[in-house]
Amino acid sequence: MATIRDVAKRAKVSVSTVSLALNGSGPVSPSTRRRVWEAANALGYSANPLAQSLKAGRTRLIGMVVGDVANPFFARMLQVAEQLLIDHGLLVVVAGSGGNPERERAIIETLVAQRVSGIILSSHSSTPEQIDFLRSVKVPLVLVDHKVEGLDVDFVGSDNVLASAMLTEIVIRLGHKRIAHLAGVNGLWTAEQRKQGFRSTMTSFGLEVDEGLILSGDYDGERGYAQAMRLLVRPDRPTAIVAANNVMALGALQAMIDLGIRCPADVSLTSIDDVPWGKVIQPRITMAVQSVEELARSATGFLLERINHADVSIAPREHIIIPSLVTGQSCAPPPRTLRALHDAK
Amino acid sequence: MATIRDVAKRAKVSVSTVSLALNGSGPVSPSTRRRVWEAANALGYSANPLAQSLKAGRTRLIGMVVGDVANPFFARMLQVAEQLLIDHGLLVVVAGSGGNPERERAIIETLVAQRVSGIILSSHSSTPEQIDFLRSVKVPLVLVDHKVEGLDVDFVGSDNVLASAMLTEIVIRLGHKRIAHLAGVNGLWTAEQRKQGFRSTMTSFGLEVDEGLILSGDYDGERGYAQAMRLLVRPDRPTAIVAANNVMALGALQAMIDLGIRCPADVSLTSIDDVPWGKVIQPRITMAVQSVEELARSATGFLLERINHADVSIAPREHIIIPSLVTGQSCAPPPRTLRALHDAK
DNA sequence: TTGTATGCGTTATCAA
DNA sequence: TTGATAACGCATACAA
Repeated sequence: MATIRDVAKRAKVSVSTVSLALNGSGPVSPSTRRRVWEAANALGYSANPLAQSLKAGRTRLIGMVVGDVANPFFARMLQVAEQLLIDHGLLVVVAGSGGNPERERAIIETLVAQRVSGIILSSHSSTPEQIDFLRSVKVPLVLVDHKVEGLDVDFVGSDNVLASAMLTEIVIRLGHKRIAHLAGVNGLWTAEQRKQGFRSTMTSFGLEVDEGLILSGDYDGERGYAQAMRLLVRPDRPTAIVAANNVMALGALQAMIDLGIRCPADVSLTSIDDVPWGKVIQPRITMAVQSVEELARSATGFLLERINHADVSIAPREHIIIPSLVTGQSCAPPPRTLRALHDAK
Repeated sequence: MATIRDVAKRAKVSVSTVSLALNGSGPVSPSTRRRVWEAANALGYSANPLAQSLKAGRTRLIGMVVGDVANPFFARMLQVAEQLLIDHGLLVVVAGSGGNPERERAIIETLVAQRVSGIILSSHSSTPEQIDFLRSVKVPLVLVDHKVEGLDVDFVGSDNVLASAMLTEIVIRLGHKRIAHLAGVNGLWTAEQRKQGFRSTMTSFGLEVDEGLILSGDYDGERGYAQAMRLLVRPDRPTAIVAANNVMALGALQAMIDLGIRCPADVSLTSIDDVPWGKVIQPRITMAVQSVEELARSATGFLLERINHADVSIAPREHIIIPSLVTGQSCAPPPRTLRALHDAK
C-alpha cells in the first residue's frame, strides 16, 4: 500500500505538502495541488486510518452496545443507525452484553480503549457503581431505550408509562376487571415504567391491582410463555393480559393456543412494541408501537452533533417518543359467564 | 491515559523492558518483571490498541458484511459470531450492503483500509468484476450463505438444492401436481440453487414444471405477498406453494388469509428457513431449516484458524450444512374437487 | 507557499 | 538481562 511518502516522492514535494493538499488543511498552490492529486491517484493512495487515528487520538468507529443483537427491536435499530453513520464515514462496532452489567462494562472499556468516537448504549444496569463508571466515560454517549436516572447524558426512548397506560385503558373500557400484566425484567427501567403505567391506570379507573396478576416474563419469549401458562391455568384466570413487550405477548398467545383458550373470546391480549410478522399472526394483536426508526435517527443525530461539536458543551437532551396505538383483533369484552360472576359478587 | 513511557519511568526501566515484561516476548528478570507489573497496575496501564495496530499493520477487528442487518437470519448469525469473536479479543464491525454490489465493494474496501483481521461476507454479487475484486482482497475472507463460484475462499452455507427438494417432495407425495415456487432474487446463488432443487424434484417425479408457477418474490415479504396474490387469484391456482424463504412464506400466508383461502385445506405451504415466532403462526409451517448457529460457528472457526495461522497456507474449505425438516400443519392433500378435475383431464 | 522536524504509543532490532 | 533507537504512517507547529 502506498504511503504519504510515496506520493510526496512522486509529486516531488514534501510529505507535509501532500497532507495539506489532500486534506485542504492549508494553503497550497493550484499547480502543486494538482501534481499531488495526480500522484495520489496514480498510486491509488489513501491515508492509513490507523495512523490518522493514532495521531488524532480517536478512530472513526462508533460502538453500539445492546442486550441482545438478535432482538428484532435492536436489529432494526442497528440497521437504521448503521446506514446513517456510514454515510458520515463512521463504522459501527456492535456488541451484545447479554444484559450482564459486568460484561456491559467490560465491552464499554474495550470500546473506549479502542478510541471509538462515540457510543450508543442500551444499558441494563443503573446501580450507583455503573452510573459512576458511565460518568467516567469521556466518549460521547447516547442512551437508548433504557434510561439511567442520575446520569446526565443524551437519552432517546419512548414514553413507556403512556404505552402501557394506553393498552390498560383499552381493556378496561371493554369491561375487563381482572387484568394481568406480563412484566419485563424486574429493576430494568422500561419494565418498571411499564408496570407503573399499568398500575396507575388500574387505580385511576377505580380497579384494584391484584399483585398476583403482575408476573415478570423477563422480556423473554419462553419465560413469557411459562408465566402466561401460570396465569391461564388459574381457576380465577384474568380475562385480559397486558404484555410489556412483543415476544412475551407471542409467548402468551402460544400458551393460549396450547391450552385451547381463544383470543380474544376468552382472554384479551395487548402488547408493547410491534410484533415481527404481526400481520400473519391470528389474531392481530392490539399494540402500542414505538418507532424504532425515529429512535435510531434521533440517537445517531445526538451522537453526531456531539462528535462534530466536541468543542462546545451541549446540555444533555432527551427525546421521548410517543407510542402509537395499532388496533388489532386481540381485544374483546370479557366473556359473559365470567363477567356475570364478577358483577354478582 | 498512561502510556508505556509512564510505566517505564515509574518502574525505573526502559520502555523496551516494559514491553518485553508485559508481553512476555523476551527474557526479563523476575524482579524487574514484578516492578513493571506493579507500576502498570498502579497506573492502570493498558496498551493503546491503535498504536499496536499501526505497528502490527492490522487491528483486532472483524468485518461482517451482509445484505440486511435486520434480517432475522443475519441478526442471529451476528449474535452468535460476535459472542465467539469477542471471547478471542476481536470486535465486530457490521455493515449492510442492501444487496447493492457497489456498496458491498465500497464497504469491503473501507474495512480493508481499516486493516481488519478478517471479513465474514454474504456476497450479493458474483460478477467477474466482483470475483476479481474479492480475489484482490488480501484479508482472510469467509463467505457465508451465498457462494461465489470461482472464488477460492472458505465457504459455509447450507444445501439449498436439498432444502427445496425435500419440501417439493413432501407436497408431491401428498398428491399435489400443480405446485408453485416462490423464488428468491433472480441470479442470487441460493435462489438459483433452490429453484434447481424444485425443478429437479418435479421432473424426477414425472411432473411437468409450469414456468408460470415459478415467480420471484425477491426474498422479500411484501414482494412475496404480491406474487402469492398473483398465483392465488388465478382460476387454475396451484394447490401448493414452496417458498424459497421464511418471509416470503409469511407473505404468502397473509395473502391466503386476505383471500379467504384456507391453509392447508385449500392450498399447502412450505418454507425454507425457520420462521420467526413460527410457533404462534397458524398453521405452523412445514419447513426445511438450516442451523444458523452451526453456520455462524463454522464461519468464525474458519476465520479464526486463518487469522491465527496466517503463516501456513490452508486450502479453501467448504462446510455444507444439511437442512432439517420441521413438520408443521401447513401441508395436506390437495382439495378433492381440484384433484378430481386434474385426474379427469 | 513549501519544507523540516517532532510526536502519537507501540514493538522490535541491535548493542551493551 | 536491559537499554537506546528506529520504524509504523500521518498531521502539524514552526521555519524558511
